[in-house]
Amino acid sequence: MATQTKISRRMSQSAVVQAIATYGPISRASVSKLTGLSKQTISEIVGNLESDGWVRTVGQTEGHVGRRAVVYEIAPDAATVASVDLGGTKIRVALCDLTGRVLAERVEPTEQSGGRQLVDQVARMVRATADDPQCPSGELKIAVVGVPGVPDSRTGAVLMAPNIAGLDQIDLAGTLNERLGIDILVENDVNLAALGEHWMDHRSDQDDLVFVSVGTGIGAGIVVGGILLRGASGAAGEIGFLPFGADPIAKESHKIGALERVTATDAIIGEYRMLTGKTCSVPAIFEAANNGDKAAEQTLDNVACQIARASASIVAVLDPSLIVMGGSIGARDELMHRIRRFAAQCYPREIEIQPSKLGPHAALAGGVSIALSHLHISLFAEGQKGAEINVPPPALDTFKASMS
Amino acid sequence: MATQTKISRRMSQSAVVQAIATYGPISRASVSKLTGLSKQTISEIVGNLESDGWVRTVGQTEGHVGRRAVVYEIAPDAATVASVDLGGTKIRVALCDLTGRVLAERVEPTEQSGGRQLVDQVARMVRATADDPQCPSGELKIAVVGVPGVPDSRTGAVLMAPNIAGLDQIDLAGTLNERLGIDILVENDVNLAALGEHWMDHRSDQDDLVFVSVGTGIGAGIVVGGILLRGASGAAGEIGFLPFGADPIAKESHKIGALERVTATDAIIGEYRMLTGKTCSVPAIFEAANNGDKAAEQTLDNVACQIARASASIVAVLDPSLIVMGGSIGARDELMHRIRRFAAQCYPREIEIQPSKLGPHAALAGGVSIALSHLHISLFAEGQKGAEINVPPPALDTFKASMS
DNA sequence: ATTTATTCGTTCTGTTACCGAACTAAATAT
DNA sequence: ATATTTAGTTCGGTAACAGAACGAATAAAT
Repeated sequence: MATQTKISRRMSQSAVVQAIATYGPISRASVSKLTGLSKQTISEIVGNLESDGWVRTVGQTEGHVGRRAVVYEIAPDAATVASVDLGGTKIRVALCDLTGRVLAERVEPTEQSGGRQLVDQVARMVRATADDPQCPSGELKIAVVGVPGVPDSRTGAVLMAPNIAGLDQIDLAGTLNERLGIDILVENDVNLAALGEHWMDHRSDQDDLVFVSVGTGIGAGIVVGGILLRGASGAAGEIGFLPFGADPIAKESHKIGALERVTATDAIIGEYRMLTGKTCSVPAIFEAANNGDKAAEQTLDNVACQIARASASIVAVLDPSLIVMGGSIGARDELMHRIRRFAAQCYPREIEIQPSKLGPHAALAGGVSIALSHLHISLFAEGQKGAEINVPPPALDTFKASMS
Repeated sequence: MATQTKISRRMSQSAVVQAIATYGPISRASVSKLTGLSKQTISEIVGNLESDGWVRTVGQTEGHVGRRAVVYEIAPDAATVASVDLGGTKIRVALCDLTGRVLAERVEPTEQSGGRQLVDQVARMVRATADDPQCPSGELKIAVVGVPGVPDSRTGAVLMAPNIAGLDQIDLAGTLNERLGIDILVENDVNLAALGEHWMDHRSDQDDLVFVSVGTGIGAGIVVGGILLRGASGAAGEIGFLPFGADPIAKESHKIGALERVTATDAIIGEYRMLTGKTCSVPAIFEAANNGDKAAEQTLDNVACQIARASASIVAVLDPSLIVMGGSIGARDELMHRIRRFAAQCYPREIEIQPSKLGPHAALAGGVSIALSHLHISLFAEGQKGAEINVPPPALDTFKASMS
């Protein structure tokens, strides 16, 4: 890998890597046809990639007239990437190879003292996962950390993260970079979940997707044109502030958001308590609704109606091809079918609403997708605009089976 | 302009054109510094561009030590583009040179019989404007047509356009292409207005903008990452269907949209009639409000409150850097200050809301911007991904002064 | 007035990337 | 055994680009 190759070699190298990653195992002659580059150029480029360890031969073509061809694929063990899901109660780390296959995973309770000790824990977990002797792997090149807050790109701090302590004064990416000596990217976890669902669903850049997470709060991650939509002040997807549900003018709605006041955990518990005088957990309320409890059903109807309006609002503004429901509450079947029913009532066309396919692993998958994307672009395109590489995802069931 | 130059020459040529278009008049030595390309390469490329007629010399540098340099700029008369605003009552055509300066403009009443006769009228107007002997100009290369409906990219037809007749069975772009022998692009007029405001405001790709048009209807054009956001079914920006204002479940709201039922022309007239028993035109209602008529003020308050909620919804989903109000109703000052007041009440952060700077010419400006963008990309980048060229806009006051 | 410094622009030479044409190599079809 | 097909390599040539050097044209210093 030269220090700074010419534009033309960067573009053609990217095209070759894209063809091998997408269609591998594949012969050089086929790559030549796919990319439009000459056979001799392909042989030159693939030869370089092979001697550098990025691709490997895996056999020969069979079943056709003419000479057998040597076929190449991306060498999975050429490098590894890490994805971290930093939550209020747990930290998950997944280590993946160059093709997105999960090599190792690790879960620990979150260090509650927060701050530097929390950062130390993350660094230690990533290092331990990468160095696991039970799992020989390529060199770790990059890690993506998902956080339940808003990363401040100027300072590196994580803001508005009530679930984790002490990261609002620490440059998380910078510190981890020093500790681990690799590239670090920090991103909001709902945004990563949106990317994860988009990637694992093989969606193209034209298939915009919105991931709506409903749990202790409500928020959305938005993928437009294949990339995250963040907004002017990082507030894209803050649908808790849509002006309906509770009164948007009320003081409380300026703090928490009108919609969030009527759709998240506390709202469900409060709504049920108002109807029954009893205080129950959200799972108990869902259970009661399944058992025919009228108040519980009413509660879920009210919540679903507001989420349906949020969905209609998202569609009226964005018209995405899919809305994915996730979060501890959002993807529950009892809620999903109510949301669909109410959405059909308040929007004149059908809104495609599906539950998350990745469940609690969506953010990890999103982290893997952008880690691989950044790594490929860094290695083969060398940052060249117009030479971006789309890394195909691993099989969904294989990915999920690798998670505890 | 060779038929198919190499990638490297396309990228460097685009970089050179971008530098000259952005900073011209400029010397070759300065272009070399800006682009990082060697002086000899710059001389080669600029020499080609000059002999092909795309750039011209306009004098020499002055006021510095060392040799005088020859300075180059884009040759304005090298080509022209046309922008058409096809409305229900009027058709406007603007002819612009390669730098966006308006050379000629033409307005005619819309041919009410619609269909092929309407298409003929457009073709005739474009041809007449381009061939005006009072205005010698470069060869017309491309035209953009803004329509008050939804262009169907598969069939070329214009759908959902109640104001203009007979275009739902005609391939508008295809027919105009045959008639005029140039490239034709068709786009929704509100979308073009959004692009026009974005372009003339020198906004960068990171400055997302939403243009909200309120007139006989309400709708939005959305510019994200410097390009139009259309959505999966072309319904992005259909904010008339936001689920508040009127009851979104009502049958009428499925046809017209809950928000549109309470914010557009008919709604204002109907609201005022309900309060007073009198039927007045919208201008008369605005006049009455200015004269202290309580019912008129109440009417405007109600409308503004709903538009403010729409603005809050847009911000909760997209977080754009600016919302531009346009349309015959949307940009009125009486309404604007009310919208801002109500927006501040129902959204916890400040929403940047400004009136349209281009007024009724926004769609024409948007058409010019994408015509120039497409032309530059076609001529100099030859469609090469990564080599896109941002054409700087002409001065706003000059542009507007050129319009009748 | 002359010399020195600065900046612009051209010429010369060499490298990289790429490809058409031709040819060799390895398989199936006739 | 020969012809056809497909993969892969070799040879020679072009396009694009840049380092180095140098001539050209100016202002500033002597």
